[in-house]
Amino acid sequence: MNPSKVPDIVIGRLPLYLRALTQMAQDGKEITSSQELGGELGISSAQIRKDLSQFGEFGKQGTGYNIEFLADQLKRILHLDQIWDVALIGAGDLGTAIANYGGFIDRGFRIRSVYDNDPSKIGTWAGAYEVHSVDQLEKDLRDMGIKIVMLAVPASHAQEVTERLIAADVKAILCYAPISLSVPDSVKVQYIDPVLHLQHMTFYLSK
Amino acid sequence: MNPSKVPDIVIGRLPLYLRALTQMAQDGKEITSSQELGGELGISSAQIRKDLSQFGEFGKQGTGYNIEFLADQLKRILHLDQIWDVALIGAGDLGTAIANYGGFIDRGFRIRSVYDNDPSKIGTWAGAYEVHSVDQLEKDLRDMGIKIVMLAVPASHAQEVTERLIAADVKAILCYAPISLSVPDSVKVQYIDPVLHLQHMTFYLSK
DNA sequence: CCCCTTTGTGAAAAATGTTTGCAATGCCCG
DNA sequence: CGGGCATTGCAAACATTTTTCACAAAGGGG
Repeated sequence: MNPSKVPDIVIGRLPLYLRALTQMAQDGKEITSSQELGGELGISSAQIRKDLSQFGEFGKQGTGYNIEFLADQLKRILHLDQIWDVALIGAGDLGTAIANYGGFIDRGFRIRSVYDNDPSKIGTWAGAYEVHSVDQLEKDLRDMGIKIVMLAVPASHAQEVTERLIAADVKAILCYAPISLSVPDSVKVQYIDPVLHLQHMTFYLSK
Repeated sequence: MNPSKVPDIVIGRLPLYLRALTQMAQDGKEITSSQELGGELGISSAQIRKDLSQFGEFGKQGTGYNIEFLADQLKRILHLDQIWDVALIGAGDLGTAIANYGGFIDRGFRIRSVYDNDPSKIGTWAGAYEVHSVDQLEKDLRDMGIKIVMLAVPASHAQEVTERLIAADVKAILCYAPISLSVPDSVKVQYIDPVLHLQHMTFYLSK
């Protein structure tokens, strides 16, 4: 199926399905159904079937889906049949927490290198990673062929770093700073801003 | 305007507008237009006007929007015309990073109390907060009237803690664990899972 | 072979987003 | 003071996306 024809929102649900399937596999299950999977995630079974049908036929009528097989297919679709090297920019509290997070490698990502612009941090360690200067950032990233970056720098520096990332041919940025980055269409950006989520929920609260 | 009539997706954009407006205000600007705001965020001016029109009339024809006024109105709509007390459950690497994050208070949230179930952590400090035992969690949260919790515990414990939060009358949970929580409709949940975002982007990458 | 389950899918329905047009309004400048 | 210009708020029409529905086809168990 032509990737450009599949709605982005569908793509966004695939990792969710993969996460649930992985959990099921760890629990020792071998087979599931769209209904069970949907129940787990709060999504209708029809929508799951529809989403999957965009990419092929993965189930057996009357039986359901083989969990391992479907997970493998989703990994292939999402290009997770490989480990992606990722760079982390920013070794403050947040960057250090990210560096210490052990949940990346099992799900397809490996932190390859950590950077900061604070001279006093260069050479220190953020978890298992030595902190490097950003002086050679573009060259470093190019040499390592890194296409994905986690950006954990203050909002005031995020756009300027982003421009260097674009120059380094980075194609995907996960931005933790609470701002909107300006990038060309060829670069994908996703944002993580916990406050946005909190503010979304307070709308429904009263006090 | 009846809250139940406004699409949730619209509500989700309001914090984004508020964030951009706050940034503009900090830059010393006083006036903006739907066009400028949309350019900043990658959203059409018509959509911004339409979203805002769900709640009232906030702009001046020919002029645009007074940034401070519109920001105040958005805060009111989102119930951010007050500071919300929040509890943080989990004082591991992630919890500690959250505790050290200074970006909450300016945007309407104050961490009131931090909890962990590890006896060796009780009494230690996570940033400026003393770590408390979860023994009295329900009573503590009720006594403090806490309705919002940030959940930074391992996935394996998240559901069981969630059930205690529900019992404590918590109404909003920001879950950092990579699982889907099961909660009644009266409880709002939002998720933060960085890997989900990374996996979403790898779909568009090739290697 | 019959019954039960579940998939895959076309069609319908609902939700969301975009475009267009325009009256009303307010500012700026001559 | 008045005309020109910009922008909002709004409605209507339209387009697109997303979700839901319904059911034929297929698999498996007894």
